[in-house]
Amino acid sequence: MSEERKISMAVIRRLPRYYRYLGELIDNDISRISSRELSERMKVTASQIRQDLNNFGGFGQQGYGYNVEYLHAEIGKILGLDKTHKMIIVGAGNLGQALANYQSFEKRGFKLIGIFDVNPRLIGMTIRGIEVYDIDVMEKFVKEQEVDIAMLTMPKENVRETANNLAEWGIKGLWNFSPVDLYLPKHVQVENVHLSHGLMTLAYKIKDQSLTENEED
Amino acid sequence: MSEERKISMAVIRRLPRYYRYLGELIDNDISRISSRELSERMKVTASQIRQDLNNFGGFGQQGYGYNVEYLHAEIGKILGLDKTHKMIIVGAGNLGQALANYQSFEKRGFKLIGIFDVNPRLIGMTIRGIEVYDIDVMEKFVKEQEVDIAMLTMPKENVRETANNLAEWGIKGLWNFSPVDLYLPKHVQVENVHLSHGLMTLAYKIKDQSLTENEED
DNA sequence: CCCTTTCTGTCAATCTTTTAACACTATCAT
DNA sequence: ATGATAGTGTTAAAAGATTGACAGAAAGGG
Repeated sequence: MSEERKISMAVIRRLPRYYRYLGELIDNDISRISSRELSERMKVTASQIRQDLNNFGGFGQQGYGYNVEYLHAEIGKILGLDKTHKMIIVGAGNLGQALANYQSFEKRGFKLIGIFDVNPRLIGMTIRGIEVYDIDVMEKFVKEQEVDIAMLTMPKENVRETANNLAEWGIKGLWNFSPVDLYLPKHVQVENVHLSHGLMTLAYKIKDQSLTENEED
Repeated sequence: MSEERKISMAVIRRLPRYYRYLGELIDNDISRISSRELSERMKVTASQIRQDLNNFGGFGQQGYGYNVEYLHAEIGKILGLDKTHKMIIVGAGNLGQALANYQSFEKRGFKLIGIFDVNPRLIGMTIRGIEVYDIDVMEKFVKEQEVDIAMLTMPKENVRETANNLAEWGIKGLWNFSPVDLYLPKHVQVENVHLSHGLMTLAYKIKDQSLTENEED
C-alpha cells in the first residue's frame, strides 16, 4: 500500500547543499537553471542532480530546466523547513552561546525558545533575548512548550542521561555536539556532530597530500 | 613503483570514530579487543572493522584480536596525529572563541598559536593565553610561524579572499565553518563544516519518522 | 603437547551509489 | 509553423562500499 519510499541518506545529505546554492541563485535574481549549469557551479555531475531530484518527483521541464524559486521551496518542504521547529540549547557554555547567536537558523524555521544550564552564574542571563534557565525546570518547560529539538552542548559526562530524559519528555530530535554516540528509541532522531572528526580528517588529507605531492603523474 | 595506495574517504572518515572508541577502551584499562566485540560496541559489522584496518596493514593477530594501545597509536599515525599541527583561528566571534576554548584539540597535536580579527575591540584580548591579533599582521605571522591549519570562523563575505591569501602564504589546510564552498589549489586541503546542514538533515529525519511511524510492517 | 576455540586477513558475493546514455518533450528563433 | 537546440526523466552500466564466508594462525586449557 505504501508508495515507493526509502530514499537513501546519501541523497538527503546532499539536499541542504542544493538548497543553499538555490538560495544564492535567488539572491542573484536567477530564476531558471539547468542541471548542467548547476552541476558546474556545484562541481558535481548533472546526472547526479537529476537523479537526486527525481527521487521526489519531476521538478524540471525539458528544454527549460528548473525554476529556481520553485525548486528551492520544494527542497525546503522535503527537508521540513516549512514547519517551525521549537528548539532549546542544553549547555550555555561557549559553543552553546555561539549557536544561540546564529541568526540563520531562525530563517529556516528553527526557533530557539530556551537555554538551560546548571551554572548559577549563567542562569538568568539572556542571549539574543533568550533566557538561560535552571536545568531543573527543563522537564516542565519541554513538556509544556512541546519542544521539538534540543541542541546538546554540554559536558559529555551528563549527555546520555540528559538525552534519555529528553526522549522521555517527548523531544523529537537531538543535535548532539558531545563526543559520545547516543542510541535512543526510534521516535527520537539523533544527529551527531563530532567536530574533532573533521579536524582529524583534515590532518589525514594534509599528510596524504604531502606524500602524494612529488609522485610522477 | 608506488605501493597500493588509494584508500577511500569512506574508510578515512571512520578512523576518527575507531580512534575515539579505542581511547575509551584505554581509559577503561582494556588492553585487547576482537573485531567482533568492538563491532558490538560501535554498532557496525566486524567485517567492516577488519576490512577497514586491513587497508593499512595487519594490526591484529588470529586467536587474540587487536592490542588496543597499539591500534590506537597506529590509527593516530595514519591520521597524522603524531605530528604537531600549528593552528590559527581567523575570526574571534562566538564560534571562534568557542573553538579556541576546546582543550581536546591540543591532546591530538593541534596547537593553537594565534587568533585574528578585524575588530579593534577584540584585538589584544587573550583566550586561554592565546592572543587575538590584528588581521593585518596575519601574513607575516603565517609565513614566519609556518602555520599549518587555519580555522575559518569569520563572516562569509571575506572568506574566499582570506582563503586565497592563506593558500598563497603557504597554509596546508583550512577548516572552514562558513557556508561557502572553497576551491583551492590542491596543495591546500579543505574541510568544510556547514553546521546548518546537520540541522536540516535532522529536520528531515524528524519529518520522515513521523510519516513512517504508523505504518504497518 | 595436543586439541579446541578464537579470531584475523582475505576473497567473493551482494548491495548501494554514481555515471553515462538516450528517447522524447518543450523552447526559441526564424 | 517548423526545425534546431536544450534539457529532462529514466533506464542501463559501471564503480564503489559493505557484508559474508572461510582457511588457517595463534592462544589457552588440560
